[in-house]
Amino acid sequence: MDKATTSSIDTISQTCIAVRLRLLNRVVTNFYDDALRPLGLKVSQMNILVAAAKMGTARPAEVCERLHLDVSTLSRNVERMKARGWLEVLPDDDGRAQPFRLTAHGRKLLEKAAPAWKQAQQRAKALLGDRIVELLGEAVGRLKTEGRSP
Amino acid sequence: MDKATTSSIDTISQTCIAVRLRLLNRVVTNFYDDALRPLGLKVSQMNILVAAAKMGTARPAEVCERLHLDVSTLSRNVERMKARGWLEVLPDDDGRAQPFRLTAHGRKLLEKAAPAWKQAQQRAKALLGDRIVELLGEAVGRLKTEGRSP
DNA sequence: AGCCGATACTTGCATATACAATAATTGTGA
DNA sequence: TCACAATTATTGTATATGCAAGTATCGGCT
Repeated sequence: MDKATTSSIDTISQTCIAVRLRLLNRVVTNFYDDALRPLGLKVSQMNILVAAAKMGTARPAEVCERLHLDVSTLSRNVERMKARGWLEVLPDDDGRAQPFRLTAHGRKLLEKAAPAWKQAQQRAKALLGDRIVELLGEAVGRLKTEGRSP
Repeated sequence: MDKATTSSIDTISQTCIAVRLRLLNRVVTNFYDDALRPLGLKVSQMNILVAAAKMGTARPAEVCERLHLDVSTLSRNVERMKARGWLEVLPDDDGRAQPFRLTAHGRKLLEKAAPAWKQAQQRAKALLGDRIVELLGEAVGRLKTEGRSP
């Protein structure tokens, strides 16, 4: 048997960060989606609603920078949530811009979602542990100023 | 202003594990996908190829249990990779089963992918830090025996 | 004014992902 | 053996996600 070849696959299998992170992402995303399902809300959408709530007037490019989301991804997410009446587009002097904000309906939804969120958050914390949550926060913080030098 | 309402949104915004985990998952997935792009391979696919390589004969349900993937997701991923000649389905006595394995072509691809993987892995490690990678591994380990008590 | 590069989104396309429903097969108990 | 539950995978539908290409607008420069 080819020892070198086998070991490169073994190495990936045993140490790949993407495998671990993506696996846990699937599991944890399901925690939140399960909890939020009765509200007709997905965690991906809740994330955007929360960002909009915090920003007041949200500009797509700015939201994407915060969440490290592709603008095209956000564009379609916003589209769906506009259709549901959770977000509304605001007028703007700049004809290119499509700033949006949470509607009253959207805010109500977020408030109603808080208990479900809490439940999922507890499950996630129990699985991951407090320390890892802290460290994830630090990594996100590290990201904010990275790769934006040109 | 309604203090209690605002603070529930603030709490989510500042502490939500899903936000952090999903954000980092997007960023890290892009590290790997960028590195693997010249090979026409995505990290999601590489994960499955590696699992298949390790298992020899891979049964879909078993792969899904390992990776915490929905069977329908795997089904279509395998379909694409069969079409590319990276995987092949094996005959089986049980008419329901569709066990598959890596083809020689698939194995070659994995070997060629190793340097790209290593590069992405280093970027990921630099962003996340060694400790977090360890802890992610522990969380995955914890998962294996969880939530399977019928 | 008029051209042109930069900016801000949107659209086309492919893949990833999951839930619900379906299909095919197996095993089991009467 | 036959009916029925259980197992294993696929198909229908919806959302998420990103890259490339397209559209519209803005701002400067001549």
